[in-house]
Amino acid sequence: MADYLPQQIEQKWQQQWAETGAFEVTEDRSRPKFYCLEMFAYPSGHAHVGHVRNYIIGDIVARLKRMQGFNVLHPFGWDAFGLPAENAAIKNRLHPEAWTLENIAYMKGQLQRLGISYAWGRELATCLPEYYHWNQWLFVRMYERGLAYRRRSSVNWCPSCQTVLANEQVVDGGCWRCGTSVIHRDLEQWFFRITDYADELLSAADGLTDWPEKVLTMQRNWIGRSEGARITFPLPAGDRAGESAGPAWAGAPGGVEVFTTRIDTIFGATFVLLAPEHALVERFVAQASDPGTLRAQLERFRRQDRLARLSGEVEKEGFDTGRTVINPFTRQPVPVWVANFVLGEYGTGAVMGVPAHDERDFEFARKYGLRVKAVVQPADGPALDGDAMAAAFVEDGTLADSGEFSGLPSREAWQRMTRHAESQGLGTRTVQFRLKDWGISRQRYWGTPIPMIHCAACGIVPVPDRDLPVVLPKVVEFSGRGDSPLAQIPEFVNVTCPACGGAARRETDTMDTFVDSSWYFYRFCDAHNDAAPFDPARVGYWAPVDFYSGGVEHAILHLIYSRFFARVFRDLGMVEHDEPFARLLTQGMVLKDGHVMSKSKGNVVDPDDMIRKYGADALRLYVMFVAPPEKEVEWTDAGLEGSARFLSRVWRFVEPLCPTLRGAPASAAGLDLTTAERALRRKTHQTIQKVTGDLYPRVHLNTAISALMELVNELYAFGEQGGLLRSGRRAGEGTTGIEQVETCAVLREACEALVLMLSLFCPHFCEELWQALGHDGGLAAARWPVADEAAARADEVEYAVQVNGKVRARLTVAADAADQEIEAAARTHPQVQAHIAGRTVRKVVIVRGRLVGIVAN
RNA sequence: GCCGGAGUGGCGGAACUGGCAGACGCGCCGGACUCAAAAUCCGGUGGGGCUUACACCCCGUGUGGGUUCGAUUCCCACCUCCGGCACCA
Repeated sequence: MADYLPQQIEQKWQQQWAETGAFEVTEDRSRPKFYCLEMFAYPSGHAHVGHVRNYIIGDIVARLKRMQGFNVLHPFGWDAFGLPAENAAIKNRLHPEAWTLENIAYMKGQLQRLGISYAWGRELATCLPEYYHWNQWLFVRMYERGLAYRRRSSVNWCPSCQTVLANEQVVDGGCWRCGTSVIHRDLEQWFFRITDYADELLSAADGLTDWPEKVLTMQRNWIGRSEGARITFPLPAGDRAGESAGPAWAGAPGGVEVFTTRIDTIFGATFVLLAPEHALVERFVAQASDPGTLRAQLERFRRQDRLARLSGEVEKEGFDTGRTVINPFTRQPVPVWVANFVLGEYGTGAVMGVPAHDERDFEFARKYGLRVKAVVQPADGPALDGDAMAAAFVEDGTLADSGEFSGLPSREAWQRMTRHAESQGLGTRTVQFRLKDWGISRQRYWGTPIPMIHCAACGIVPVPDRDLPVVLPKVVEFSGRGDSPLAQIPEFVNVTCPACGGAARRETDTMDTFVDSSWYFYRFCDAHNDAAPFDPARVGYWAPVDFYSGGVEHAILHLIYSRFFARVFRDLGMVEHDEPFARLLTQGMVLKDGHVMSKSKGNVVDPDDMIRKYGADALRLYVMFVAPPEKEVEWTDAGLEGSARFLSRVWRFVEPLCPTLRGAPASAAGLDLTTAERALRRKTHQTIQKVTGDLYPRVHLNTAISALMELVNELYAFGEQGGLLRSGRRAGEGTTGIEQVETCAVLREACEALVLMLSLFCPHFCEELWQALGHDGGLAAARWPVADEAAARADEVEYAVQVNGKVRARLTVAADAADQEIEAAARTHPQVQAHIAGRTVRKVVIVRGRLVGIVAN
């Protein structure tokens, strides 16, 4: 018997797969397609077992579908732009590209050593011009359609380093490098108009039936749809301050426009609150009787806002602008305050204060002694009196003190008052989203250059398609200073305007890396196209992705942006579907000592160490066996040893038998079998049924493995009984001591089914055994085993007999026994007799193949 | 606070549509093989009671109720943990 030497076997087969291009695919329309994808990787250095778990999950599905006759696209690539490369460059004086490409090379080796069946011919890296060319192309298309636009927006700025900081570089409100307090600066930046698709992204989420509920919920919350109305509170006659207040979004001239979802409470609106960023605030403060004090407060709020997010709750504070506006329903003047808790970027940046029916407004009113007026009365209990209330009443009720609407239930009042506002020109019904447009400008080097040119004469001009890609210059100084590294390269910045030919400046910001990852799954369908992002026909063949797996940390951004891009491509006429990912699986993390693996914690398990010690097959098997894919798992070396032990156990049984089994009939169907042989054959076919059912679409990989373990246990029991093992253990001579052709046939069926099914998890190990079993074409040519229904059917079945819900006996009857026979057998069983003696049997329930329930009293 | 998910042996987990709770593995205990150890193979392993024994009985899936012949599974209330969002008007 040959020893099981994983390292040799694995290297041999990996080499063979690479040489034959075993997992490359074409758009073969004669077969059904299956697109299996794992989220591509950020090339950060080395992958740990937590990362590779995801690739193994995908690999199991890809290998299964291949064996089931699907044409499977299973590609891999690199999300290669991003900040860490730049940080590493600053630290190590190594160019981001060199750092990135080195990491890619290493991690690709890791994946190959794990035997993941990727179509490497379609590999892509987003940092290469062949890829980001099409980011730029798409950006221009979006600009043409008004889906990309420019506006002022604030960025984090470190005054000491003189540089823009990404959100993740801001630690506790300070710069990650020097700790200096971060301030905010307004810059002109590019945005994608994802809000145009907010409604569709939300409603289509209902159709994503094969996505985890958790992810859908997170997306729904993120989009955050609220129905309400925008209502204008006009300035009193004679107060002209608002008229010159600027942007249209601030509302009709001469008023403050608020957004509310509770128009039914508007008679209780006793003040109006403006966000510190609101356009009217500057004007009101400037015109105040005491502008100095107010300005000081305002500045404090604006600074506070930054830190508020990090340091939790900030006390509600505000100040009176001294101005009033008119409540359009009561026609009474109400004071206008500035409040630190009102968000400038949501709604209109202004809200009506209804202290009696909103907790925040209540707290604010009590603090500053503002009037509390109850206008919704609860269905039961004493009537509310604004002055006496101890807390806001936020539920629905009946309107009171609300003019013609008094007496109406909240819901109805809401409808009537909204209609009233519209017909009287007081405001409009609106749907408000929490989702904001996607700001994609980054003042960074290592990203896709935004293909725009600023011309003094023509304004903003896109780079013409023929001049794309705008290549990222290689030479750049990494001082970590300045607002945008590309701005420091004159050869890059200074261009001629494509429209007028005059001198112009190139845009020096780069794109958010989430742009790269929002469409890479289409590029895999046509990875080397140099005339277009992809050929719609090819994407039409492969897309949508049938099975997509990755970390739940991408539940929101990546997975919403991708859904958005799918719709952009759809509206460009390039794809035909709405949703890019039909099925999503979010894999759980691998913990070590109760923590997420990280270099800084020093608890990283390196897959290469495990491969050296136990082999990639044992590692793959263990990681899939330890828990269902969605669950978090705790890494244990002992568990991995158990998997390695199982493989040895399989090897010791199957390998010595191979020479004998090669000559046996491929199927035992129709042969005259002993009881033991029939039992083994039954187990074989039951296992095929069980494993096939567990694998897809359920993806219960751990239970599929346990079924295979059961089959192996059964094989050992069979071998023990037939004296097979004793001779098998001495099988160096090549004989196994079995002559019966029936025995050989049954064993061959069992071993082959086992090897085929196990090959998803342990491909190298199984290739070796498959070859030893006499198959030349490799597993690539093998088909997934099909269960023989008749062979899997038991001829005897054990029934549990319950009397009044408690199991009192077990009985074995022929599988085809009639209900009456089973009932009779159950009733006459001595144990059952003992429990029904002296009672009357009221009812007998028979669950075929499982149980007899007797009700007696 | 809101939303989502989950609570099952010493541990990871299984039980698919309401039908024998604890499959499979880890760990532990015992046996075989061995001079011995490792490896391997076989057996045992939720708690309690009772018995010479075969057996049998009771309890048991976070807690308390409910529906049902029968509940880990469905319903109501609650507790705990994990994850997400968090002044979104």
